[in-house]
Amino acid sequence: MTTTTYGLDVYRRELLKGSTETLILSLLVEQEMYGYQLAKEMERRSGGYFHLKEGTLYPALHRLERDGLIEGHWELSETGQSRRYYQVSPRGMDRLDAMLAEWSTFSDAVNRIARPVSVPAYVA
Amino acid sequence: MTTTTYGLDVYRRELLKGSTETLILSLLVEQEMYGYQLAKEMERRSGGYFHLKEGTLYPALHRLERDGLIEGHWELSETGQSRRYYQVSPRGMDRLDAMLAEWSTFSDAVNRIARPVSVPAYVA
DNA sequence: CGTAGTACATAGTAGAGCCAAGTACCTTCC
DNA sequence: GGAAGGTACTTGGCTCTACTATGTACTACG
Repeated sequence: MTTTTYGLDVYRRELLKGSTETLILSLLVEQEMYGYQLAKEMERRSGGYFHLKEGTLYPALHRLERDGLIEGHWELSETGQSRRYYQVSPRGMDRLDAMLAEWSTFSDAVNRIARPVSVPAYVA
Repeated sequence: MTTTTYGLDVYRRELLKGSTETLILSLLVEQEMYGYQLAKEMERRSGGYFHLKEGTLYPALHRLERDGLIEGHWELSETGQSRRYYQVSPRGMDRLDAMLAEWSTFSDAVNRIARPVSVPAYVA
């Protein structure tokens, strides 16, 4: 039915573009993780806001590994499931720093233009 | 040459996806403007950070008008140049509100995960 | 009259997120 | 023991958006 919603879902999707890799790197810096775990963790941390789909998550991990920003290795869980664990490479660290700086600048620039009437919005 | 830069330009481009329309609507809410003027204003306000290319700007305006979020009309400047002025429609207003709310949520969610060591980043 | 600035348009490309479907393993429940 | 559902990863094809590049057209400057 979508009364006013119309394209907001598309909007969110587009917003996510470019941030996914930053988010993944950020989580992997804290601890080595495998894909599925990473998705769950991201969902948990964002209060359910981010729900990475497989078609987004795994290709992103492949890209990051292809570019040498993360390194993966297979491990077999006790249950017998194969999992590919990833960790951030030194190069990935540098890249993450750059991306976070860029995110900061970008975010500030957006707020400078599209300043909502509202306040900081982050409530502890 | 690009030592570490590698894909940061792509990163910025992807970040911009989804925000362009919000930025455009935000500026048009303040005052009626034509495309070229809008691009200049956005560049000025962002301290040169945002530099909308024609291939981004005009298609975006066309989309917004097609979707009924903005309304345009031609005017002839004293110099004899045709300019298409745009203003935000009521529907566009609603949409902008929704987009700003979404941006806020998104921005918070990103910061909650990819929180740099740094501070709020927005200095008055 | 060529160059630069203003002002708009659009065809084509690249890249990212997503849908959908598939593989494969495990546990739980009837 | 077979169905269902959760875990875990893969991939082909689609859509959408930003950008490149090019073109049009008018004005102003030298």
